[in-house]
Amino acid sequence: MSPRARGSGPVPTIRDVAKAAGVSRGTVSRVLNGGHWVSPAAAAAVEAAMQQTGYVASHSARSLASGRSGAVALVVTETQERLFEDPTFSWLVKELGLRLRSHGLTLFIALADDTASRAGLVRQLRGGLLDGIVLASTHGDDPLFAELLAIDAAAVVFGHPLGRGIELPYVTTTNLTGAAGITQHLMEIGRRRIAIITGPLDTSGAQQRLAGYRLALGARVDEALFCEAAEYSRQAGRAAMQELLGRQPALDAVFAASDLLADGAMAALAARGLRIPADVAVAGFDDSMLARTATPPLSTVHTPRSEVADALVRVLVDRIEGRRPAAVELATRLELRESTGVPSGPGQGVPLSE
Amino acid sequence: MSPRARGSGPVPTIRDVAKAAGVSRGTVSRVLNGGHWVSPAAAAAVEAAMQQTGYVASHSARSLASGRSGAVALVVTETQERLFEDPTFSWLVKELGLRLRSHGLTLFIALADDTASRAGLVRQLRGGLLDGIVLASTHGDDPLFAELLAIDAAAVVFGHPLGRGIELPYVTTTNLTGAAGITQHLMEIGRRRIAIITGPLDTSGAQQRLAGYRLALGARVDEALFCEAAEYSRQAGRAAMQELLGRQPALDAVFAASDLLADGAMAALAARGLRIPADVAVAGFDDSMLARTATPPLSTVHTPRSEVADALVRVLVDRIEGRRPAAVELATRLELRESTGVPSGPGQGVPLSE
DNA sequence: TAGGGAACTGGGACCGGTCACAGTGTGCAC
DNA sequence: GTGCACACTGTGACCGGTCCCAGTTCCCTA
Repeated sequence: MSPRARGSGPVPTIRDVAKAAGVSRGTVSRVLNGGHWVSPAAAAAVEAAMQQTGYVASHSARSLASGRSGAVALVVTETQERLFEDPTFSWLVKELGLRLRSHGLTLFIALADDTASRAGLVRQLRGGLLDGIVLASTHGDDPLFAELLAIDAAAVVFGHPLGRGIELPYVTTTNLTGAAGITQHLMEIGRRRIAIITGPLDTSGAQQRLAGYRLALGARVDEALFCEAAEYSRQAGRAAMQELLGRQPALDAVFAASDLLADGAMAALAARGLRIPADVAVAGFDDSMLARTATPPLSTVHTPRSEVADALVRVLVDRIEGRRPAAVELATRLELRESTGVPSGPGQGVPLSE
Repeated sequence: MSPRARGSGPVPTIRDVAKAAGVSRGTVSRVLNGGHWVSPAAAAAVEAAMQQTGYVASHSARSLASGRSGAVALVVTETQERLFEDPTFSWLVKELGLRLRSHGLTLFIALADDTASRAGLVRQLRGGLLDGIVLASTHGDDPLFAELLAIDAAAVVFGHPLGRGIELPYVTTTNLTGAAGITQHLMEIGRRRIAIITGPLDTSGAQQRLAGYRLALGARVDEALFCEAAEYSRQAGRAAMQELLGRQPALDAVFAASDLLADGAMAALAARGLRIPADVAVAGFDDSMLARTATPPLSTVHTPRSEVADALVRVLVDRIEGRRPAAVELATRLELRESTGVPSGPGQGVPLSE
């Protein structure tokens, strides 16, 4: 039995609406798709008939005829644990969902953390269940990249992809500049032993943030002050901070490659009885909600969320409609707060240009 | 241009495969759907032809003809912040995804935190984009319940629904018994001033856990030891604990209605310099990952995740196939750890029956 | 050897839309 | 008064599958 056929009798089709309105299927279809070249009288009759019959267009029929499904997925190529801890996904889902809806697209979230689900994703793209996908949090040269390229799928990558992924359009932020800027800031407030907690170095975001840190420090880089977190999680940040404190108890600042890592680091510092920022200044990256609610509020690199979402949607829609948009890089800026000794205010932050 | 038509030329259809294999469309369709009543020779020819042409069935065509889409959504009727902090969703996504795939169903996650997205959901169900939905974290008498009932949608609720939702099939756990059990345990280890941090009381889970606590304490309930958290979040747990400590500094135990709330409560206790469990014993609910990694490990009420996922999928599939399954209630059990003074071990916990 | 059922195959109808095209009617310019 | 552009409408083909039914083959049994 068809799910559509359950419940209150047979489901009305476009023919029923046409009959009730006294027009043809074509006219109903035109009303459905914007109402161009339809007389006001006919449009009104159709609207009334749709109301009266409780008509809802069949998704599959429309999709079959038009070649569009109207559904896109935010694909997380990562275990669900990561998904559910990282605040990045939180705003991404919200902002993308909102914008896509205004394009008549529905956003779903799909996990692709194993081979079976990746294969399923490719099948859904090829089979037309999904019109396109946004890839978030890719690692290294993900084999999914090659598959997506092979079928010329409408895909956009959030963040600078590595390996073959670079051939897909992507939207990223000035990670290197931002990291250099905040490291510079730590130097300017007089810190001398500035440690770094990087994200997993098989992501280009983590690589670039590390490069920015190195760039700012120049010859003053000390390998004892470097620690790679296993993943972007609070837990990993705490562990990394403990590791760093064990190696160099006299460090006076730490730059964590994400606010979540910084939050974990702050927990480790607090557990040792170290004061922030008096003993150790802490800086993060992303300017997520977390940075504002942390105690003390976290100095961080602001990423332009709204612009990122705009760009992702624009690029994705371009791809779905057959165009070939270029990759986008958006500027970050410093957002200084109390964790580096700057009193929190409603300030606009310091813009960073390339 | 159809998304399916982009890239490597025209997309092969079932007719192309049939021609290449030298059989009819019907035979190819039969192979596609399990291969019953197909000769081994024909099946092999079709398989080869599919391989050779790179055939992938059109989702919409199949869906239109069969009346099934093969897609279901986990619907979160809540803001995305909640989704991304609560570990409950984490395992739910994982376990449901796995089980649904073996039924040939794809799981997506959909947020329904505003009117527009709820309306969209109903349209997707009626339009056949989705075959069914799992509702998680519903509050009060959600208006979505009535809409789903009106269209007789294949929906299953995770947790005991309130209001009209009760007419939908649901899968829940013995919240009341579990809460009573863990409160009883706190009494048995000699605690006299046992506080509670409840979840938002417009959810039946929170109501039942509070009722269990009241049941166990009987006449000894002290309203000064009661505090409702605004939401199931670490932050809210911390705030509630601070509130409780302000009202009754001499409290010697706290039962939080979820592990996440308990985690926040532990942070607040630690910030006050109170020892766990020496000064204050802490108990949670859910037995999420968090309970194991907390310091100290958290005594909690174990919910049978695997059985819950099994039941949700069974009920949902029943509904999709037109049956009318009954609601399910699964038993919880105590999982005692160091936060109530019990040394952590690999023990099986204490089963709780109704 | 005829009859009958099981295993397998092909083809037409159908799912419910969209789209291109062929009208129809009206008003305005020449 | 004819021509023509413009606004609108109806119709049939088509999207790519599934499903049902009729037909064929083959084997087994009476």
